[in-house]
Amino acid sequence: MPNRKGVLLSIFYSGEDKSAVMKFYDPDTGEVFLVRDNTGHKPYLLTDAPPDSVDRLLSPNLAARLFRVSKIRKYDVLRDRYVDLTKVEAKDPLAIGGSPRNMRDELTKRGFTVWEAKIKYYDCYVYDRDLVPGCVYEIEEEGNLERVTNENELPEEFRDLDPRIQEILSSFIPLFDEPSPPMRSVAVDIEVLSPLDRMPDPSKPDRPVAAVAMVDSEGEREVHVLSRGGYIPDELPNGAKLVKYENEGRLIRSVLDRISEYPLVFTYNGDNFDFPYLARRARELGVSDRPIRLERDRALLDTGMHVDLYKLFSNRSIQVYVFNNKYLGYTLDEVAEALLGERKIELGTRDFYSVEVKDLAEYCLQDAELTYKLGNIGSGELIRLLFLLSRISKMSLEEVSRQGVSSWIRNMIFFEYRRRNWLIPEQDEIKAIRGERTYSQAIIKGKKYMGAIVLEPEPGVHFNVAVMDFASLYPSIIGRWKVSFETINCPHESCRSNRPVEELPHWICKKGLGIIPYLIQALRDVRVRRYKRRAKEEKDEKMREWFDTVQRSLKVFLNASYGVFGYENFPLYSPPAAEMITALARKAMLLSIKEAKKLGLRVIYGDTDSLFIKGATEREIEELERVVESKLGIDLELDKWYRYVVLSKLKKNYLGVTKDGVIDVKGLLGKKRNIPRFVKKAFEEVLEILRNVETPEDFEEAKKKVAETIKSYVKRLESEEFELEELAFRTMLSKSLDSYKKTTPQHVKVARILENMGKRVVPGQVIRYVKVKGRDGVMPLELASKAQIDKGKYLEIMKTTFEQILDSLDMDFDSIVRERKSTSLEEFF
DNA sequence: GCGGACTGCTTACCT
DNA sequence: ACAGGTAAGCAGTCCGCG
Repeated sequence: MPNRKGVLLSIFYSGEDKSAVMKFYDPDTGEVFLVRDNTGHKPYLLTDAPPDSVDRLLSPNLAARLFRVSKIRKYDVLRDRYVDLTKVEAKDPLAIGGSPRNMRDELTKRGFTVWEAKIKYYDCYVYDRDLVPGCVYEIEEEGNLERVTNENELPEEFRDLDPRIQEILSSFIPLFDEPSPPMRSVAVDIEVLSPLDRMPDPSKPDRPVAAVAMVDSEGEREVHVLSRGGYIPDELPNGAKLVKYENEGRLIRSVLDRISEYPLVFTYNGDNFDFPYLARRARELGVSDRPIRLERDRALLDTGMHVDLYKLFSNRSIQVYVFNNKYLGYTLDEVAEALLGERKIELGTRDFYSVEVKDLAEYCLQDAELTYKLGNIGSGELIRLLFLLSRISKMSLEEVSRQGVSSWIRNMIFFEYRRRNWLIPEQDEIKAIRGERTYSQAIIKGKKYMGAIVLEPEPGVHFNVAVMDFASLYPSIIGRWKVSFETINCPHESCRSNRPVEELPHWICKKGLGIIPYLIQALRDVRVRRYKRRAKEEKDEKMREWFDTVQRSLKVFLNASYGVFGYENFPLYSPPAAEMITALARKAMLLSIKEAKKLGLRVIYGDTDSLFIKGATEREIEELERVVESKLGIDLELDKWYRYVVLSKLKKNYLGVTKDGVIDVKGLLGKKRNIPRFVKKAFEEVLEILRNVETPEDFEEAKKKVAETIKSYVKRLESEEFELEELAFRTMLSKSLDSYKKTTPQHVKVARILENMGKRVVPGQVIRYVKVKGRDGVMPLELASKAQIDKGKYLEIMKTTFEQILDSLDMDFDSIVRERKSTSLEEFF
């Protein structure tokens, strides 16, 4: 058999084989195949217990699971020296740290230090074999692997950089240049026959699976249904195929066979519902559950890759940086409405017994279709993104789609440590050796250290405003001052004087310790100098999209690179490093303000890394750029030029119109997604008027129009010319109902009413409610009528919303409304 | 018993 | 479960009030 080519999708430990197994996808044949480890790699931990004592130190059961004990030399960055340690290999991964009694705990209890024992075995395997998930490999018959890459030397443009950065870039650029392979995909959704009063429980699958819908990338749509007597057509009205079964076991088996044909399978909550239900139900009915592999909180497929979109869309980094915060809740309905503009059509009841088979099939298909569309959104952008996150983090696609950004960063760093034979430090050790105390006082109660500076805005309308900012300020600081857990409070006496922030006692290593500052700098350089450019200039559309995804995925890592140091559960947690980074940012900000003032420039606002400068010339801006660069060594650059900006007295609240008429709205109430659409629409009309203002003189006319608009909406409110839906507040329920213990916010009150009505209420769901007259003041949207609406309350809401901009325009909501009243009175008489 | 000043909780936003 | 800072609206508490 010739060598096989395959894209590495994931790695897992197989209990049957007692070894690591790699899952590959062959882009030529579309097949997924498994390759067993052929190197004899074993799970292990490192310890300072002497090699010859290990088997005596362990209980007999564990000693029997030892595979090998050997000596190993590692570089210890916390102490900046080489250390000789004992490598303890086990026959199975659970012996290391997963079993109730395990080697990690027993050695620790005997007073020894243990390293690298909390790393999952499949991650450990990836590091040691230098594998990059998401990349193409050639697999020899004997199971040897070779990465297929058009390995070029480092492009010219990076030859001027620090050699350490060049080294990192040489390994990263091939991962970014090569696009991800096309993949056939399918979306799956199931419905379970359950009565009205009970949600089906996947841990007790006692109700039959009534329908399974599948929608695939070839345009196939089919619903597999269980007959319950009565006529079932062969097709749904929309053309989807109906496959009928008399026997549920056969239905499930044939569905699982169909699923096995796809390398990529999307579900919405398939980890915790669809697949556990199918698998357990299959077993209960005495049929095989292959290819489903159930784990504690995920469901994998041996024959392909399962992406649970619920987990992916609940990921804050994905929500914020990939989808620009467009959706509020995490239910399929909410996400689909926000991203696709499509809402689910609900059945009249959740009592599926009373629903006709064909209607249930249609309902099920609808979910599968939405899931399919979400999985393939933006001509496959999500899939491209997963491949890139996987290649950057060295995490398998299945992991990357289920974990947060701190795990991605952790894995990226651990991989680099192993590659260089550096010891991965334990969190306790970092705290003990480099300190965990912080010395700055947070402004927000309960926070650990001080963050960014936000300048007091100068309220009013300002014409000709330049916005300057430090591009990726925190990553730049990490790179420029080399701040990381590795360099902060290093063991060298001679570095103690290197204290770039006088107010903090921490010092930074001068001897070039560490990897992370170089890694972050490398990712930043390559994003700015290569992929941002290519995302614009590349001729081929497909490649341009690819480079844009590269650029965006790098941004996700960069944006979180500082935050993880301040995150308690991050294994490389370092509050001193985090505090040093924000302190340097404040310093950079203050110095820039000082320099701007020296040049006679007027700073009217600024937040964290930006300065709003009024009435400057291009020459002055360039001068400021030059001065700041020379004094700080980081770049302050012109971001955009506003024709005018409306500032209120509130921080993080403003409105700006750029020279080419693009309007930016930040923080204003009218922009928040939870306010009623009615108010939002009024606000947007006002924005449209303001967008067309070019000169101070235009404002007179614009103000009149603004007043008219507001008046018309107030009138509509009073005469009840609105749909109830337009008055609904939409607030996300962020946790389960019973965990609201201290207070009962209004949306929780409404959610409890809904639950008592037998409706399903889950975290991540958006609760829609209106404000009504009477004791409780709120009511679920679907229960209220126009007569109950508290119009006074809505007028109040319009007032606070508009006053945020009216104040700065020297206008007053109350007088606009009064004006309206008097005219209507005149009309009346 | 009731309202005003206050604090704390929750959500949504900005960087 | 990346961080801290800002704002709004409401729930709950305390205090004064013959």
